[in-house]
Amino acid sequence: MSEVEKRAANFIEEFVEEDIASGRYDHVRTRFPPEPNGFLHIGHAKALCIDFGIAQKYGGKCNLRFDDTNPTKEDAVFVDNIQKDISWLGFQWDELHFASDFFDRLYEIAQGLIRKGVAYVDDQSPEEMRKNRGTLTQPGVNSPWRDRSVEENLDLFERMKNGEFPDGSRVLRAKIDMASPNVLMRDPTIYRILHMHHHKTGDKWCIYPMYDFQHPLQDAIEGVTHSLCSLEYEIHRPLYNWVVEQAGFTVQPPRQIEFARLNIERTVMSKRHLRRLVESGYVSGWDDPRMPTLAAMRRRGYSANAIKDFLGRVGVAKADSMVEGGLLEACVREDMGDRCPRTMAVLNPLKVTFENWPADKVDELEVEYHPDHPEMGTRKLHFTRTCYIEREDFMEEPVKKFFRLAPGKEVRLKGAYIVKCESFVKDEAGEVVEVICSVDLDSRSGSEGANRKVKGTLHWLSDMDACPAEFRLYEPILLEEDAAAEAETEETEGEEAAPADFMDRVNPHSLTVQKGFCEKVAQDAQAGDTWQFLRMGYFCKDPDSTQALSVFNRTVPLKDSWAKTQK
RNA sequence: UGCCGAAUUGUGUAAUGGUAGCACCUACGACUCUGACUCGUAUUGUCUAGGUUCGAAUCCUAGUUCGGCAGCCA
Repeated sequence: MSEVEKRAANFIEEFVEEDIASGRYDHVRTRFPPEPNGFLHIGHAKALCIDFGIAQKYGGKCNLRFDDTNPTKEDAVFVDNIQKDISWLGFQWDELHFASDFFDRLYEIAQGLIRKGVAYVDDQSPEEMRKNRGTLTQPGVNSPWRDRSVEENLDLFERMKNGEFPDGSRVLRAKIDMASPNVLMRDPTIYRILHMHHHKTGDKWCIYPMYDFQHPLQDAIEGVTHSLCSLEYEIHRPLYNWVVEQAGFTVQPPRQIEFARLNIERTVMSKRHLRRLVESGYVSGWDDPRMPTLAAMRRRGYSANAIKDFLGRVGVAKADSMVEGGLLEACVREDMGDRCPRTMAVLNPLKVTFENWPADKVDELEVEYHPDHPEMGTRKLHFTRTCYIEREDFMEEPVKKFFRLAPGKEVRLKGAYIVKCESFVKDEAGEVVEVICSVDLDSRSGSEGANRKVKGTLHWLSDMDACPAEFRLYEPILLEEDAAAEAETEETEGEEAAPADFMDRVNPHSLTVQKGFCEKVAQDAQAGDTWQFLRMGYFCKDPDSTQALSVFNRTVPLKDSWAKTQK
């Protein structure tokens, strides 16, 4: 490892290096602790990169642990999908754990806390507990059940476990300080009653530990040295440390370090909201290519490398941030540009007829797959009297600097001939339905006469090579903030701004479907295969494809400096 | 009104008392059988006000702004 690579790349690595240098730990172990209640998204991928990255950089281990302590929201299908997504990203966990495998141990630790006099069973209703917790500025008051005897607490806790009490009737609480300025320390609940089937433990348990109790203990049990999590857990750290200390572990306790979670412009990143998009039918599922889930990005054509590259460029810090969507696109383009073969597809076809080309004449052309990678080879395309070009590549009255097809203007058809627009045909509605061109027969690509330059080169597909295809083009799920705010201001003005519903910001045009043509080679390809469709962007074949109709997701468009000047 | 955090070009992130750098974005130019790629050039930044110092993004003081916290969710 070079000096540069060895240097701490962010504040977490600095902490880890300090901890090793000071002798606090002689090894590194991290963990990735998802709750199996949804699909992993790119925000999780950031955590994954950090957790696994730290372990790898410092020669440590990283565990995968499912924090499955709330059976009301969890399901085994998520367990499987999460493992699949982590593997797809290229990470291999050291140990696999489920919090639920340690329920017995946690129960014993809870009993130990009761014996120490630092936990008690509270009979208050949820409403009473909330009332007595105080507010952010006022201290809470002690529960009337706070000073029960150890024996009574032990007995009640056991009876909670045995199912003698209904949901919500009692909880086990840590006895800390109801006047603490940190409300999380005001006797937090550590066990609640939940008569509910669990995806792993079945009906064995009807009490389940809370995150603040389970998580630190599980970290300690696994021998985690650095418990890395997002910023919202910062305020939990005193409680985290309290729990580990009270449990009396003899090993060096884990150290929790918090970092800012990932935010991307115009992207929904909370599991709750993603779930709503799925359930409302706005998207077709968790893997709808518009979603920021790893399953969706994979389907859309993003590679694991592109995602990891993006996350590396975003970096790790403690400041809240909002990353531009353009950075992700740039990473995806860079990744696909080198690796994806070029073929042609016409998304919005306009018919072209070559007036000086006989109807029965076919010219077989050999066209490269990648201008920078001749080793990718070539394929055969056919030039015939009729072909299709992109509708937007023709203008009846061309604007300035329009280097494409217009009456009297010439363009090269990629890998074929230079053609000149002689005339065009309109239908009754006044729409151009056909362009008539002449072919410069001396300009065949690769021939001696092909040296003549024209300003524009277009992609095209002859009627002989055109296979029917559907193209799905995507935009961000959310509207730009300004556009959404405009609609909102009138109602909320002067009043306490009601919490804006993100559904008011969803983009009604996040999906555009176009019917056009692709090459045979794309039609014959497998779902998941990727190309650049020349000048139109990078695409990935979708599993919705059938024999009759190929379906392609546009992974990302090409940069388009021409379109930019036209705005 | 309490507590815990955070502020560096448009965005993200470096610089650990000593030349404010990198990437994306943007603009312009070169090249081009992809208006892509590639290459070149350029603009823009240390939240504010004081202080310490030969020297401050960095240390100190006081502010400002933003984020998080009152689940029997994680």
